[in-house]
Amino acid sequence: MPRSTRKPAATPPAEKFRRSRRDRAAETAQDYVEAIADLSAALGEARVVDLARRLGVTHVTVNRTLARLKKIGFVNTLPYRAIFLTDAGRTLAAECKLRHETVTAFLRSLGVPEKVAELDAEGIEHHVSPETLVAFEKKLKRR
Amino acid sequence: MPRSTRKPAATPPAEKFRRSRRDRAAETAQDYVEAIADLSAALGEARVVDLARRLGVTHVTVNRTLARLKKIGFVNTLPYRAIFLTDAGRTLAAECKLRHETVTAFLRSLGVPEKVAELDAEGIEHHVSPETLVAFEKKLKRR
DNA sequence: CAAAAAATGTAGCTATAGTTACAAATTAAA
DNA sequence: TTTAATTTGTAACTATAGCTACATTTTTTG
Repeated sequence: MPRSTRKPAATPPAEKFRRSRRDRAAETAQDYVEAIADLSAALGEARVVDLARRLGVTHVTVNRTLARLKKIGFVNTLPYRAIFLTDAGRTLAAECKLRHETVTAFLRSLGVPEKVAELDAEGIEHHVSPETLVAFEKKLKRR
Repeated sequence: MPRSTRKPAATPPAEKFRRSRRDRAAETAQDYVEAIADLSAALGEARVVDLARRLGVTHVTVNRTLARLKKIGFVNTLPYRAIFLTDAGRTLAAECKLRHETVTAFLRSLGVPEKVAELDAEGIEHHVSPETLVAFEKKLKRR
């Protein structure tokens, strides 16, 4: 088809894709701080090996990601020492945990099997806006 | 804390993180085939510039991603020509479109504003398992 | 306390996805 | 039909996130 014959492209819904992509960078950070918070609560401290096991990656990947998180200001690390969250990291972890639990509970309330709800929530939670989260919460209360 | 004193790490929930990550590779593919299908329907053909506009990236990124999709067998391309979906690509696009619409409709049914539902769906849809999708559909019917 | 084991760190590779800058081809217009 | 505009392609860079292989440090154990 000759280009001149074509209708002009519709208004591009590019923004939503941009957001979706932008989110990706933050997802890893969220998974990490949440894991660090959990491990700290459960074991008293979070270590590279534990994180690696939990996240299903090698300790090398954990190491490099921690370097990034440190740069962004979410964690404090010292060579060969345990990993600690900064205040910002703790705040983020708490937010994530709450959201994660809400999403999981909501899915379960729809009849989604426990295990599947857990799996899906892990992916979904990162894309749930505050508005949608509130909608989930409302729905959960009204039962 | 000495390492020996620590409780052994709990059973690692690594699988869900692995899946969440694995999904990422497929997300882009899905966004692209969906966009190509839409543009083909609306304009008669999908072109690099249109895709770039729609997805909010440069034409260079589109180009490289198309090369990957071609290798995987979702699209056919010829230099300086429009982009076409293979049968596999069309099938994937149809699946994605259906799922996207279900997710969007479901969010709207919860009272999430149209615009937000659109935005959230774009991220969420990629993480909705068949089971959860069925749960969404059921909920939609029962109103 | 010395040796072995475990944990952590570093070097260097891959893949994906984004970018700008520039080149080549196609389409549209003068 | 030649020129200008648009589109497409390529080169070369960045960032994130995964990996294996190997080095170093710390911890445990004999």
